[in-house]
Formats: sequence, structure tokens, C-alpha cells
Amino acid sequence: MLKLDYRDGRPIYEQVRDGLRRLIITGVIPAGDKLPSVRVLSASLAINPNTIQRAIEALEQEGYAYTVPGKGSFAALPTDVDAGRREELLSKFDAIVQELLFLGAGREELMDRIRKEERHD
Amino acid sequence: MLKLDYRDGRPIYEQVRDGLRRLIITGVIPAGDKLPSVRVLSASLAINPNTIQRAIEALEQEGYAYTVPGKGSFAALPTDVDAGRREELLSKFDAIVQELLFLGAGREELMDRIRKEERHD
Amino acid sequence: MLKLDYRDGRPIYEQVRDGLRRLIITGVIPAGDKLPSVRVLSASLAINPNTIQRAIEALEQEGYAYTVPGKGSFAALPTDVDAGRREELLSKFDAIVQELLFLGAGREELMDRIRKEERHD
Amino acid sequence: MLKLDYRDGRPIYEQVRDGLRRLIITGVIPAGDKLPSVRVLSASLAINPNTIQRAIEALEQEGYAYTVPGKGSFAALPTDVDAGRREELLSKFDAIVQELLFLGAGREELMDRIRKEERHD
DNA sequence: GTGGTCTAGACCACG
DNA sequence: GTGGTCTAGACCACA
Repeated sequence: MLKLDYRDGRPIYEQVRDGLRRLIITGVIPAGDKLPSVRVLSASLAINPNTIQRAIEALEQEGYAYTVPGKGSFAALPTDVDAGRREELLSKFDAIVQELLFLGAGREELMDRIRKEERHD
Repeated sequence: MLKLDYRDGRPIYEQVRDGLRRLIITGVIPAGDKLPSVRVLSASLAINPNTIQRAIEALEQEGYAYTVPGKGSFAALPTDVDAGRREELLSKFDAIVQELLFLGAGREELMDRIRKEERHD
Repeated sequence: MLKLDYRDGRPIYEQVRDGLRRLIITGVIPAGDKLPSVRVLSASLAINPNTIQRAIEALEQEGYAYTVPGKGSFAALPTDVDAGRREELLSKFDAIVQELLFLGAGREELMDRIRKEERHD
Repeated sequence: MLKLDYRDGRPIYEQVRDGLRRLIITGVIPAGDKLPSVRVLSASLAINPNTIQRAIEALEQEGYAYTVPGKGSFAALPTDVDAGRREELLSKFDAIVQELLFLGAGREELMDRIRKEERHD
């Protein structure tokens, strides 16, 4: 379900967090559904439970998940996601577009990529 | 010329690297022109020369700059930039677009942002 | 009557306890009146009776309720409430006031909020 | 400098967080000044460095502190504190006032406590 | 069974 | 010397 890359310099907990976020964004884990438990994830990924927990805490901070003590963590609604996160993403979006254009990418090429993103209706 | 924000958790050398890269991308420092020297930067930003050095080395690795021993570092041509960087940016681009769409952003809204990016021809 | 928010990290039993306490404080359940039964609450909130039981026990410890075996739990008089609770609240009150003042709130603003609290005479 | 109470059910990291926040609010650590380092605190309080770090991370989240990697953590300005925190405090303030009034406290008594809070000019 | 907290101790990145 | 990350393993609170 999730892939880790130990060569990648990024912290494991960030990779787990991003992987889980991706599962939510792509609809693999629909809003309200339970995320895999800390214990299950730590066993299947062969990493320490503390590291998983940290990833889930980070996801909670962003608003992508919420935790019910004793029951587990669950995927939140898109509307629950921290407003600042969207601002942050738009800012990164602009920076990346600018750099890609500098490197010779065409505007149409980028817009095509946007059109081809799967819809999540 | 460059701004540092000690409050954002990112390492200083990354902030310097990103700042210099941005100066190149936006054309403030055209291809072939000299980057500000380590000494000047370390003085104006009030940080350790080692930190500046590291930022410039990172920029070299990406292909955004090259160093001529004894003369200084210079902005490279877009075509000299590491090919992997473009792949990496496109991959990040897709991920960000997907997340923004999930959060309710419209495709047209994003394409408009692309159209409005200043051209650097 | 009571609202649970599974998304706020607090334990369910605390939310139930606070909700019941609030009903007593605001006079919705006057002193001497019967609290909703464990069975009714567990059914209407769709949670485990043990969890309700625990909430009511906590309320008893504070002095906000007392239980008559075989008859149910009842709202107590304000004078029955544990004296330590008032000390605790005053201490929290001071800490919150201090922090609000630090954050720029005005003394008059806070005093106005006190004046506007509904009376329960 | 900080006091811990192991009998108190609250997690140690919350006690440390609250203690540090208090030092900032009361002006013992003025804005911009360095907080005691993780190692120093963990030694003087005889608790694990991880626990201290967690407290400081929580403080960062609230906006009361920021961290410069390799240099330390520093007290932030009141204006940097998360806006939601003030809302949260006002909401708690109202609830506490309401309960104190229910328990027989006088409005004037509470307002006097506000007047007597030390000023931090 | 679930997450929450804490300890002990290690290694790395940063400046 | 500073914080950042991770592991191993323990104990507790919650539902």
C-alpha cells in the first residue's frame, strides 16, 4: 500500500505522512473511513510505531485526518483541511510552474497535465 | 537581494540556495553572469561563509551554476540544468495539482495561474 | 441534548461529562432533577453504556451529581460541589486572563464578557 | 525554573509546554530570546530529551516559539501566536466564568482578579 | 485492540 | 553544541 525509500533523504515519517495523504486524496481511503492502525502499519512497513504515530499526528495537524482515542484514525473531509495548506500549495504551484517554464516547458504542456489529472467525483 | 526567514524551520543553506536559484530563474541574474561572491553574501546576510558555500555547491549540483576557480560562480544556461530536476519538478507538479483539485480548486483557476506567469524570453 | 464531536481528540467520556455539567450549570437540569439515564444516553448518543457510566461517576466526584441506587442520578446543589473545584477554576481563570492580556485583549473587553454572561438566579 | 508534578495526570510534555509558555507570557523570556536548550532542560528536569522536544514542538505549533535548526528555539512575538488560540481561550474563559458564577462567585470578584493581573508593559 | 505517553540511547544535519 | 530523526520496548487510558 505504501512505499518507503530509505535512500531518499526525507524522513521516514514524512514519507509515511505523504503516502497516507495520497491515499486520502486519491480516494483510496474515502472521507470517514479508518486509516490502517499504527500497529498494522508499523508491522507491514517494518518501522517503529512511534514513527508511524508521528506521521499520523502530522496528518491531523494538516486536517487530513482526525483521531478518536481507542478507536483509531479516520480520513477527514476536504473541507476540514487547514485553509493555510491551500495557500501553501498554490504558492508552491507558482514556484514550480515558473521554474518549469524557465527550463523550457511549454504552457500547453503543463495545462495538458492538469486536464489529464483524474477526476474524483 | 536575498531574504532569510529564521522562523521557518528550513535550514539556512536551503533558503540561500533557493533564493539564488530564484534570482537565476527570474532573470535577475542572466545566464553567464556572476553570482554574488561568498564573501559579499556572508557579510550582507550575516551568516557563516561555510553556509553560503554549501548553498552554491548545491546549486552547482543541480546545474544552475558553475564555478571557475579563482574567478567565482556563474549562472548556467537552462539547458545545463540537470535533466533529473525537470522530471522531479513535473512529478511534484502533478502531486500538487492533484491535491489542489481535491481541495476544491478549479482546473481553470490553475490554468489561469499558468497563463499569468511572467514570461522570461 | 448532548453533542459529541469525534474529531476533537478528547475522550468521549469527558465530552459527555462536560456536556452534562453544562446542562446543570445552565439550569437546563435544575438541582434535584433527574439526569437522563445511562440507557437513554447510551442509546441516543450511540455509545457504550460503560462510557456514559464513567462520565456520570466523574460528575459525582466533582459533586455536580449524586446517585440513588435503583432510582438514577440527580443534579446536586451548587453548594454540594467540591470546594477544590472552585479553587481549580479560579486558578485556570487567572492563567487564561493573563494569557489573553499578553495576546492583546483588553481588560474592559474581558470584563464586558463577564457582565454579559446570563444570570442563573 | 519549571515545576513538574508527577501525581498530576497530565502528560509531562504538556506540563513542560505550559511552563515554558508561562515563562514567555510573563516576560521572563522576552520575545526573541532563546529558550533553554533541549539538553539543558532534560538534564535539569531529569526527563527524556524526546519529551522536552515534544513540548517545544507543541509550543511552536501554537506560535509561541520558533526553532532555528542548529541554533536553538526562541520566544516569538505575541502577534505570531496562532489566531485560533485566542478564540479558544475566549471560549474557555466564557465557560469558566459561567461555571464560577453558578458556584456562587460574584461578578465583581472576578473583575477584580482581572484588574489585579500584572501588566506587561 | 486502539492510540497516547515516556524512557534510553543512538546517529545525523546544521551552523 | 544544537535540534531532528529513529529504534526498541514499556506502560497506561480509552472504547
